[in-house]
Amino acid sequence: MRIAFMGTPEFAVPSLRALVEAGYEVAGVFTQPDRPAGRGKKLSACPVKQYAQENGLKVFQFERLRRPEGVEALRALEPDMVVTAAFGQILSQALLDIPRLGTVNVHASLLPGHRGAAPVNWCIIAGESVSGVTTMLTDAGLDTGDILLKRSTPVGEEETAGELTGRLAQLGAQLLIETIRGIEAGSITPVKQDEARASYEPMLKKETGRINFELPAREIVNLVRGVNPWPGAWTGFMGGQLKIWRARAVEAPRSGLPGEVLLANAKSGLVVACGQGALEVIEMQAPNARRMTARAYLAGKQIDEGTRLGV
RNA sequence: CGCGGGGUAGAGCAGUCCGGUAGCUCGUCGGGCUCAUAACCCGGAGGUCGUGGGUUCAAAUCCCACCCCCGCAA
Repeated sequence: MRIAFMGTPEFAVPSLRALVEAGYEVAGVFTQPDRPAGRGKKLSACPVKQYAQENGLKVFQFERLRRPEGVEALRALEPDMVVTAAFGQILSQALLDIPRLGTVNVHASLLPGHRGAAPVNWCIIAGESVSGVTTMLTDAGLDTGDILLKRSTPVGEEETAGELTGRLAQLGAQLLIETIRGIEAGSITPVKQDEARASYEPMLKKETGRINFELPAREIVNLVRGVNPWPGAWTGFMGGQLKIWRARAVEAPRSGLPGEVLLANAKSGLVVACGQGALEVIEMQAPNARRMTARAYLAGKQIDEGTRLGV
């Protein structure tokens, strides 16, 4: 079984590793091109590329794989199957036609819910208590292919998107191997997705993390969890962004306008009024600073009670 | 050469411009007070001021070099 693997971020690494360790022949690994990143904007390799290089796998990086050069490169590998996991590019029909056994995608949600590039984040933002992974036969649509296998997992009350993504990456890798074995054995019947129950959400933007204090505290907590570690939940503060990394919903000690600081001292912490209830900020990050607990911040700097955040 | 902030007690900060006794809040330890509390009062411990060099009677502070951390942007 010759497999061509396509993936880019951390989420895809366990799946690639599972293929290698299960003894499948990984003929080539496709990732997004290196991008300038970090301070000093050095070019840096994505996690999948790093893993591939450490394991002596052939790496391909096309700006647009669906262009003729990319299609030719894939065809030349003569893969029996293509496996994708958070690759970041949409595959054209020409690409999908190449592998004899089709293209299998590992998606971090229970399809048909949460199609799109950021399924884990939106699942948590929505406050759902169950998540999971799905393997599907990729078609020309966006996460619309027939479902092969699914596996669910409960979402922790305080679990962040980053944490859940890590768990789903492992779960996805297991499910991928099961799926391939099932395909080889002919024991899996692809099932069409129920379009009536499908949902799609966009990629996250910096702006997605902006906190609207008119919402109930509970929903804001879900946002804080759902955009951690990227882009992070934030609100306007002192001409910059106050990032909120960890928070919990509490009863408001008194009434106040949405975004109003109700309590702010090293003893009682930082509590902000919301549309419903109040938000206790546990861990935060002031403009230009490192992240720290709200109490630690307040031990050194003052925030006046009554200050309005996010205006 | 992408832009910028920072390294001072266990934590978070002030002090640096203008050199002269090491300071604040929190924590911690001991004592006191209270029916009680994240309360309050009193007292104590705890610091090679990132590293190396230079200037000076004297450097956290001025000069030079280096190390490390972080924000923006991607």
